[in-house]
Amino acid sequence: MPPSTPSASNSNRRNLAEDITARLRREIVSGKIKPGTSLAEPVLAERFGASRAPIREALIALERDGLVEFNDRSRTRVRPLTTIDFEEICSMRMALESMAARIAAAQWTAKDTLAIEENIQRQEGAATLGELSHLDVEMHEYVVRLSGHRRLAAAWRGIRWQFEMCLAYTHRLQQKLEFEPRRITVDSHRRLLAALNSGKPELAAKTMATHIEGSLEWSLAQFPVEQPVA
Amino acid sequence: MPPSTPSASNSNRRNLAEDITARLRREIVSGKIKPGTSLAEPVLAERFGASRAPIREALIALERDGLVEFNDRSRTRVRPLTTIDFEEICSMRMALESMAARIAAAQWTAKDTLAIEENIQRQEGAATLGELSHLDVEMHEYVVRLSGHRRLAAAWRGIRWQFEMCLAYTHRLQQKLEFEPRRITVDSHRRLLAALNSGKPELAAKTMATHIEGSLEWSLAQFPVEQPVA
DNA sequence: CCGGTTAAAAGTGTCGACACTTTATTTCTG
DNA sequence: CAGAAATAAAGTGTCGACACTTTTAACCGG
Repeated sequence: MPPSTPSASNSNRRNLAEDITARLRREIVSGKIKPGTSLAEPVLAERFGASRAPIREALIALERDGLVEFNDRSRTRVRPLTTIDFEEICSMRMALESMAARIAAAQWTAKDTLAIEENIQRQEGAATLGELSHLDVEMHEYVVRLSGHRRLAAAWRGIRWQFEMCLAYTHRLQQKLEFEPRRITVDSHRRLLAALNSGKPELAAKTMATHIEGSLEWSLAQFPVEQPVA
Repeated sequence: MPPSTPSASNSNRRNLAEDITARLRREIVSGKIKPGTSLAEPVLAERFGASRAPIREALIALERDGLVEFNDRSRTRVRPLTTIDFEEICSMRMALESMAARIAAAQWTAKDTLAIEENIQRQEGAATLGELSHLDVEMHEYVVRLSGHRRLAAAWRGIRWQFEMCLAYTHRLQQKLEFEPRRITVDSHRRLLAALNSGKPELAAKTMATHIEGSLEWSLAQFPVEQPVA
């Protein structure tokens, strides 16, 4: 019973496991699969028309992303994120990305300024909050990558999707892209770019930390008190 | 053909994969399996008297620990660590652990002082460099754990074994426990404890960073220029 | 109608098998 | 004897099966 793939497109990567990982990740991050939902291997196997082996690998990968968790008896469920989790994620971002900014600023070139400038311009034209956030994350990823610090990048990847999951959640609460958020985001990014391009690593680090803290304040305000979703 | 287990003790965890992970990890960290060594699933499977399934999981776990790496064709080999890797590891430790120290200091109690005090005393009685390092790592882990920051702890775990691998490597170069290293380590740890207990989070963070930087300088000196081992 | 007992269902851990790909070896051929 | 082609060996990706454990559901006596 080969690929029945009841869902989306079937990208022909030569790795079923990675493919499934990506698909499940999308659904979890977007909230299509709700936090707390249990993910049983045989069920997923049938759903994806695959055997349990690649499913198992996908679940392990998702656990690594912090999107699912295993209980004592190895049962898997989508990890519910609380306000505390959100704060943890943001504080990690501050630590990791300000470090990345410090390193990146020390080797910043005109090419990098161009790339970020272009990203910011697209931010100004973003139609939805989701689009804006996507560009936001993309820009931060750029800095992390530029740092060339593999372990830093690895740690960052370890929280990246959790962060996007939080974003998607807040977006569901406030769907429409108001004037305010975009203005604030874009301004903050311009300041950040200036700092990265200033040739002053410490300033870049500091500015990055402030930038992230700012977005935290804003998002945290519309976060529920405890479990976002059961 | 059940457990022939040609190696060490057979701890009866209820999870073969974890068991194999732990055993392989020990051998890699200690240098018994040299960097660059290729790790083929069927070979390991036979060696551990297991099927490929748990072996595969173990390799994935070790990749997560940064101890092995997969190439484009999914072949696995023990990750060779260079001086650059060592620097990356140390800079990550500085970032993560100074953050952990800041958080831990804010909630430090007499109980914690006691625990660390006891650890330091054991350091003074350490007979070998390996023993001293083990206590060292244990102490740092304590701080990370006390921080209660799960993502910070996760990131720390992501470099922990790589660090121990570096340590084991330098120890092979300088086997005997000189007077100097111990005195320096212990003194530095006492200063660190004082900072953690000072009620000043910023001081604790700073002291932690300095402490780690100090040990880096010392270790780096006896690191080879490039690939520690092929 | 409830708590407890038993039976069915669902789930995980591990195994061995097979197809296909990559790597190593052997065998030709000029 | 070198180099290319053919062949063998080794390795990974995925599958389906089975044993054992945990959950869930059914059943029963009070």
